[in-house]
Amino acid sequence: MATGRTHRPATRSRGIPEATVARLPLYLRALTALSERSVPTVSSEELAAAAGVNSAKLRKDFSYLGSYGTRGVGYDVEYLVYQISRELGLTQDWPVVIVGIGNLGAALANYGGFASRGFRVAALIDADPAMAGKPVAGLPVRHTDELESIISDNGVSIGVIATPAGAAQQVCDRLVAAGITSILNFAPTVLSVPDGVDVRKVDLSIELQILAFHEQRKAGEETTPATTPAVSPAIAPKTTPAAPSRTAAGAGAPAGAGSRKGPDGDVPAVMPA
Amino acid sequence: MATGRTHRPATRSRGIPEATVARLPLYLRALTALSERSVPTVSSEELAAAAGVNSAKLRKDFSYLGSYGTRGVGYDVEYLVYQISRELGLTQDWPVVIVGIGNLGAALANYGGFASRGFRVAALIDADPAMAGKPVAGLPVRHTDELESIISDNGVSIGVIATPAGAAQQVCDRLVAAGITSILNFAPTVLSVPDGVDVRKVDLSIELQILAFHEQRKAGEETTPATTPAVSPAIAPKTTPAAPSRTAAGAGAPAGAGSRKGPDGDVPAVMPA
DNA sequence: GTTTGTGAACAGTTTCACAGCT
DNA sequence: AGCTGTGAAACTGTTCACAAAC
Repeated sequence: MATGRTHRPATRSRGIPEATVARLPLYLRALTALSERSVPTVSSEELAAAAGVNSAKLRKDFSYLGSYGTRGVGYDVEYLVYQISRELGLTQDWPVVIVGIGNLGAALANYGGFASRGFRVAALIDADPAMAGKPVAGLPVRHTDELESIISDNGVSIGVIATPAGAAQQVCDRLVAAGITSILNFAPTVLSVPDGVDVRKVDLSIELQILAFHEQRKAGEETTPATTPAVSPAIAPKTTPAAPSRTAAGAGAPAGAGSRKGPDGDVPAVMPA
Repeated sequence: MATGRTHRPATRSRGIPEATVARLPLYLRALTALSERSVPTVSSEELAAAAGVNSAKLRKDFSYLGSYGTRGVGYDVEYLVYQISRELGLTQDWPVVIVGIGNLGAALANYGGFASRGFRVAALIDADPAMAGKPVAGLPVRHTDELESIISDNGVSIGVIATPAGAAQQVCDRLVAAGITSILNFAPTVLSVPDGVDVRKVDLSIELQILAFHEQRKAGEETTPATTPAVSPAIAPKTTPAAPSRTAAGAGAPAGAGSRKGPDGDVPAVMPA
């Protein structure tokens, strides 16, 4: 790993917080909708409601971009749309390649939101020779062999990975070697990339698991505040796994050390018993 | 409306930070892979590398769950898999409905990661009568009319919205009315839901826009630190900022008066340097 | 020796509340 | 009057570094 600049490039000057950057697209979408309805101006309150955030946060976010509002009036919609678009780099066109044209890749290729704002699908790439040439979303699928040439010929810097997990890192390496510096990863894997390459991931099962966590908690608290009667004991851990001798020790030592053990003594198996 | 209690319901029990919850699925995935290779124990260092985080963070995350490691040794893989699964609520089965069986919905239905861990697709629902009965991923598509009965009959509490943006809020309202309390939204819209309902969103174009932002910045800094016009580092809104009098949308936008960036009128066109 | 678990320092983010402009 | 822009406070999340446990 290049030890050089570890963290953010020291672009002190226009340091827009990451959290703010992540919300700009949201504001932009809300503003675009207003623009289409020919609404001339919005207050932070209205726009915040449309974007689903609170107005103080929105104002602070905008304050990082500059002073684009008018006190007593609000923000000029068209002007803000332009400023945010520019800030996000959407005033230029970004060619994008999608690698892995299975169900998901095809769905992404057909997704309208792609072309609409600043992005253009430059090519669809798949490793299956049988797919080569087949049209998907109006574009012929290209074979992986052409990956490098497609990227350099079109000056592509953003790649979308929609391959199975097993192929993702390999594809990623090739994309990076070919010059890609931003990757959107739909495969359920952790990608490792060199410094200077950005990766964002979209992961269905992670999202579901987060929802399940909160869902479980809801179910647990609405009835009994006590320990959840919990589920099928069928899944309990097998016979004392290779658990390092966690045996006797515990039971006898009452909170003496002050370190908290697991959850309020519910632990199945492996527990001192 | 319904502005009752805004903030979190006082989560009486143990408060696992949201950021930690979001990483648990990542750890779980890495641990599952180790488990399949019959690795008995891992150190925080190794596991952190596999999950793509730093080891201090991982240890702190685990410390919220309890003291499940052994100093000098590491963590027992099987045991941790079980503990995290339980914490996430994956020791029970969550039936899920997918609404909107277009390209994306079908891709999600076919996604293997769904069934694998704690989730089961209970039904696929679409508003198009022509779709009704057609099998997708081995399940017959049901018509929207049946939405309420499907949910209550199967005790579904998690719903996935993969409809066009225009239909999303309406579908959301019906899901919530039918008893759904967790929603994963793939439609590019802000959903409003009553208190107590969790929404997570997955949005392709937002992710791409965030990548574009960083990409643009990279392009700007790699050669000259001042590629961009006369970018004033800090906010220097000397001249009148966004002009209020901007009645006519479109061409007649003289105002602007570069508060900081320069030329431009405004207009949603592609015209940067 | 190794590695966990955690207080304490630090960094980033959100919210508050109000001064200042229109 | 209304609304933005922003310091300061409050909160959340991350990293450090080391004592305690094996």
